[in-house]
Amino acid sequence: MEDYNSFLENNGEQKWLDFWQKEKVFQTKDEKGKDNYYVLDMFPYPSGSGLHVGHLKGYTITDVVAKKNLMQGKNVLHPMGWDAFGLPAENYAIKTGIHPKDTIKKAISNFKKQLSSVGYGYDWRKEVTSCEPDYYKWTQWIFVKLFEKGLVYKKKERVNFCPSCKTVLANEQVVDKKCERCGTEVIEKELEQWFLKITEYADDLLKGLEKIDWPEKVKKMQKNWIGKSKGSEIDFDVQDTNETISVYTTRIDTLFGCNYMVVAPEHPILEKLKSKITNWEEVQKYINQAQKQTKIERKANKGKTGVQLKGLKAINPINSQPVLIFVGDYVLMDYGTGGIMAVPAHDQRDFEFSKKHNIPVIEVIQPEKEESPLPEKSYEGEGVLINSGQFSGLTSKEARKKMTRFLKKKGKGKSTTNYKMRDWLISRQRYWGTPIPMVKCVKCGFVPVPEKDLPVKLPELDDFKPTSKGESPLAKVSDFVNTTCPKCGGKAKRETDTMDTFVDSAWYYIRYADNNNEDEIANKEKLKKWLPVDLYVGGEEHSILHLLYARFITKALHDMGYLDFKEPFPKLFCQGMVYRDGEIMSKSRGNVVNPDAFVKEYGLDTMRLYEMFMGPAKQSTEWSDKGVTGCRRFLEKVWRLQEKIKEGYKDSDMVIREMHKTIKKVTRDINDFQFNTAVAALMDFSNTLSNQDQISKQVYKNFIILLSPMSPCIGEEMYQRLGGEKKSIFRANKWPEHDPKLIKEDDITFIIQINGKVRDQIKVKAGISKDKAREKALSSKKIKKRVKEENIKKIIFVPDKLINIVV
RNA sequence: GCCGGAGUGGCGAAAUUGGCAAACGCGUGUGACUCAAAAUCACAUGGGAUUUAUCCCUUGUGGGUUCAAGUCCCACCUCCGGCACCA
Repeated sequence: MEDYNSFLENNGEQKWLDFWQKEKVFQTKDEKGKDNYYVLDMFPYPSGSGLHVGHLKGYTITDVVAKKNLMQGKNVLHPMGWDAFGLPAENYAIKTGIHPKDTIKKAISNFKKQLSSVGYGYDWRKEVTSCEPDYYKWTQWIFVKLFEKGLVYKKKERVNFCPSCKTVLANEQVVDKKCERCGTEVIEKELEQWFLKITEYADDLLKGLEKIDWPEKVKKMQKNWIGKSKGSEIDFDVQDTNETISVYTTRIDTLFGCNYMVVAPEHPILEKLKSKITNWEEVQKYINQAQKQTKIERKANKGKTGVQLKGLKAINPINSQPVLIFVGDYVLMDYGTGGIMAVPAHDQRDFEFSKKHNIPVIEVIQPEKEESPLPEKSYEGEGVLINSGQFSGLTSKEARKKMTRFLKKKGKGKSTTNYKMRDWLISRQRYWGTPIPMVKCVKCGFVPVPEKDLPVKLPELDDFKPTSKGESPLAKVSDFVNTTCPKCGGKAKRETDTMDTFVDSAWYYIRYADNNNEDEIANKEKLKKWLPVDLYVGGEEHSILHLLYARFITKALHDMGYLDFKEPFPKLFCQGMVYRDGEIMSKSRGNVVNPDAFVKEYGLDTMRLYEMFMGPAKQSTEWSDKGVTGCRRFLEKVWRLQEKIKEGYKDSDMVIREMHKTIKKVTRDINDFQFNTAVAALMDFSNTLSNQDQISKQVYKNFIILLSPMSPCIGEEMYQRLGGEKKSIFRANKWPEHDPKLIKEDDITFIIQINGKVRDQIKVKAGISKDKAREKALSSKKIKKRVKEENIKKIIFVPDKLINIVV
């Protein structure tokens, strides 16, 4: 008989890839009366370097899940597409003059070839490509809708700017003070930019996290990023002026201990009151110095610096005591109110600052349990108030309520909520992106391009460099720039910035439901059928950016009535990375395993099986070239097992029992993303089968069915050999179910412990009673040697498992 | 500093959620087949002691709860990821 090796050599796997394509096995059908299941990968950026086996882990997971669901008779939507706008192709274009469109086209075709060669069952009719006009038309449409809803605005701000990519970056795209994409140190620039009001959805985004089935870690990261805190805003009058300075604090209970305050260098009060500040020269010098630095540089100054505003004092509204005012660069203008109250006794930072400037430390909170670290260190915890007038004796918690109420009555305070999350800066001064569909008219201001005129097409260019002024290259195309106002028909100019590519990827999962629709983002019926996504799989690195933006856009579209769900991805699974030699696989490290070469040497079935077997899917694991051989040997063994098949053979009870156990475990493990143990269970069962002289067709068939989501080619080959069926194994609807009755064993190994240590094991009938077990245990030789009846204190009996004799 | 996650053989890892620690696979060793090698098959493989059909120890460290702890509790150490002048 032909062996597995010659099956591979004779293009056995390719035969089935062709067959599935020809028979449209993996095309999405929506047959009536079947459940719909939408399983989605995060769509990739088609890079020039192609895919490596690390990328394929996530894709293999979704494909296994998709195939299993298909075999269970569901309608499955399992699409793939391309996040095709963005900097790499554009930078490459600047270097080489090759149009990004061509670079991307080539990369896509390469990716497609690679993905297809691994046997993934995507329905390519559903493909979406974010740089195509029929796609970005809807990106622009969303922008216009958001604009109409008041969720888009343009404003001048100091923004993060990457000098190498020559574009601004969203806060989320600055990682470790560096550009997320190219690693260049980010600088700050004051520029007019488009923003999406994601902050309006801060609370919704936070609340939505409670209901979705996502890794705890990802939810926590989003929660931290949103950074909600509840506190109070307190107004401090400035003595002998009409001005007040507001501060935000979460610890209003420490207010009696506040004897100085600090404002940000950008705080407007400074300019307003400069005539009253007696040391203005010194203050101004400090401000200038601070403003020369970026936020990032300021953060680098670890010591808290500041200069007192001499001649000015504020009044603490709770006790009318004078409060010194400082300007300090560690106070941020864009968080809270741009001013803080300082309580040296109960904030370590304030404590250190007060030492430097000889400010007294007033203790107002006494710890309830521990000893106060004062005067060596501040006490930052909660406790009972002292030195706090009428509020003394209250706990921190009570005091916060009462003091806020007190100040509110006086008109000096209120409770507020603050978020760390900022609005999403989406304009980019680059070519290769979705044009922002806005027109600036001298008379009407910014006017959105009407829906009927969408898409605003990206003009063909051959010069991709931003202008010397740092504008988008589109600014150089007068045909594009000069237009008429959609409102008044007068002369107008187009916006030349393009959108952050994260806008493109914030909604693509919607489009798969109806990717060829020219009139709507997607047909309502189709949306209802498929969305939200049943399972979303991708890397943890998208925990904040992509996943937060996608949730935001979904919520906004929901509130405008276009979607009837609030969360796009009720279930998220994040696969771990694949390392090699202890490092992330990457071309620059030179440690990538190329899937093409791998498939050629071992076959795609082995490759997929190993991806699933190498370790827990959610955990990062090390790729081992040697570990692969185990999977290959296993498939060879599976191949050889067919020699043992005998039509009508009656398998032993043990084999039947093991089969049902395997069905149960494999089905459950795939549902739980424990693919590694699912494969182990199959290996185990194959070992059992190898030990049989003969096996029935049915047992082998079930085994093959369970294996085929992981290793589809050998699955289809064996299935066809067995049945002579015309239908593909994936469309035969034959996923087996286990029979719980047949899993139960009659004879079990029963453990006998003495004081919790295993001393003997005996074979007993299942369901043995406690008394019977005790009797058997005590009659064991090994136990007799160690235990005298009269010394027995207690007997613990765990049915069908063990008996523990305590002496 | 804060918030997560992890720590089990030579290696990747299992452990039905408190009940035989090391399933499955890799590697290694011995044997069978072979002129030989590869492949395959069989057996062994956490550490230590030994009178070798016997005993002791072992899940990062130290303590605790329990008849019983890799699993629960407390403290600590190490590694990885995220956030970080956020008031």
